[in-house]
Amino acid sequence: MQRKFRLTRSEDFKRVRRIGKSYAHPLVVLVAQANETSTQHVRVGVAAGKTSGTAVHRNRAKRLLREAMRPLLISLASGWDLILIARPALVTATLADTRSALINLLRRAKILAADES
RNA sequence: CAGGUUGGUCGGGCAGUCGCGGUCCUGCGUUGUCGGGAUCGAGGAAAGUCCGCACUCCAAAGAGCACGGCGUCGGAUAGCAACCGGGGCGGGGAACCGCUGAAAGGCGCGAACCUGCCGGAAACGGGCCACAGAAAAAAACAGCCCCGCGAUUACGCGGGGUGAUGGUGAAAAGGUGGUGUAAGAGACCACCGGCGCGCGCAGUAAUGCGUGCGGCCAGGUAACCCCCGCCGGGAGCAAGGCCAAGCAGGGACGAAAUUGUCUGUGGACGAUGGGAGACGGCUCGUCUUCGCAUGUGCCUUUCCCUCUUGUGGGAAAGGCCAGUCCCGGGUAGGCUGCACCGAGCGAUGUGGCGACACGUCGCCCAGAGAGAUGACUGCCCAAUGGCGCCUCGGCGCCAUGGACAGAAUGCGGCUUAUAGACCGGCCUGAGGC
RNA sequence: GCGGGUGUAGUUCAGUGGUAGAACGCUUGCUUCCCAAGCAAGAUAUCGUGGGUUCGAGUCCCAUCACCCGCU
Repeated sequence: MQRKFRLTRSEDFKRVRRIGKSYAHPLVVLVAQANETSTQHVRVGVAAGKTSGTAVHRNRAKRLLREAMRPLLISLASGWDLILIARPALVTATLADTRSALINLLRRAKILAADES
């Protein structure tokens, strides 16, 4: 995932966590906030807390989320800031599991159109 | 060959597709969070942070006191108490062997090797040693012996000697045998053990071996205090430096209001209601916060409309939110420190038992800041499970599927976690030549 | 990256090197028609783990593990 699609600044994280809406799944939690003013494309942040395990497991969870999100970026509605938070079960999940979980969440948030794959 | 023990090396490989980060080069009517190319991209522990350094700031980084640490010998190092090699005193340690036993087993001896400690200190500075015991450090309960008195004796009373015997205890003033004596005792003698002072030999030294002399005075504890010597100033890259903007704060000048009291206004506080948020699965509830400032704002006055005298709405005018200048943080942000010509890395040679040192050749070798090194596919190599074959420890087929773990200023040591693979060293026992 | 602290009964905590304690909780009994309260009795500990010093260690020394708090 290229860096221009990434949510990096600490204040952005704070803003999205404060006023964004959250959607839960056993593997991932999605927090979304419409932010059409700053940039036109979607920005995604990824987080994994200490409940996910040691540094190896946290890094793996974040890599999985980024890799699963990468091909979905083109089909997303623009102007959204998203945060993906890993849950402990994600450590044992595969890439396909993670991707279907993300599609489910994004449809519920009405960021991904239902008819697209 | 079997068993024990110990050290080192590696810790998946190859190919393809997609993707991520750094550096260098490069392209542009588009100068970008742009495109293209080349190249590099986790570990033996990157981990724990138990030690030691470099580096940076604190005024000077020096001295003294306090406090803390260390303390056998030699070596290594930029440095370290912690690394290497030895020494001493303990602890553990298989087989064989010995004793015991019907056997199982138990006890002893005990290799390689592993492991704790080490100044004064031979506890002649202080403290402590529960319970038991007479007594826990120069002690005397029972007992033994002598003397005197009473008594036929048994024994009792008083004075003295003694530390062999008894019981207690973790520990009772070297051990065994003899001489000696009223009874006894290192009081004396022989041997053994320990200690001190010499001498000879070996060793750089600690120390070891041998030998001579001395006097038996010497309970345990210093991983209790103490004394002596040596070392240590404190904080840490989230250290620290620079930059732009703004704010908190500070200072100076100016304007307005004369000052006090009351009233009013402004302002402050509280209560109620409302909005937002947190806790929560939800409701109740509890808690926190909010009076919003060029505006659809707030206040005053006047006028108009509505209406329940309240009130609500609208318009106009005036006022308020806001005097000027200078200094100026911390945090957040950006750049740097910071990706390094270095206690550097790789190969190799020499010296050393080793820690390590000295050469030669080659190389420049990860560097983020929500934090790059990943995903998928195929084949192979180990591993595990199942089935089959046979020459019995190998082969074939199928399935599963990869230990611990992720750099964050850098380096040295230690510790902890770790599927498995490979290569050695030493010791003991058995067999063969 | 640092600094500090804790680990003892089910829970919260005491504990001079010398028999491991308190409160609450738990169990049983008494009391009551029943419950609560009350009264009486009782049980419950690998002192985080592993070594060492000592006659003797929860306490002293060393190593190690887990957890908590704080700084910026």
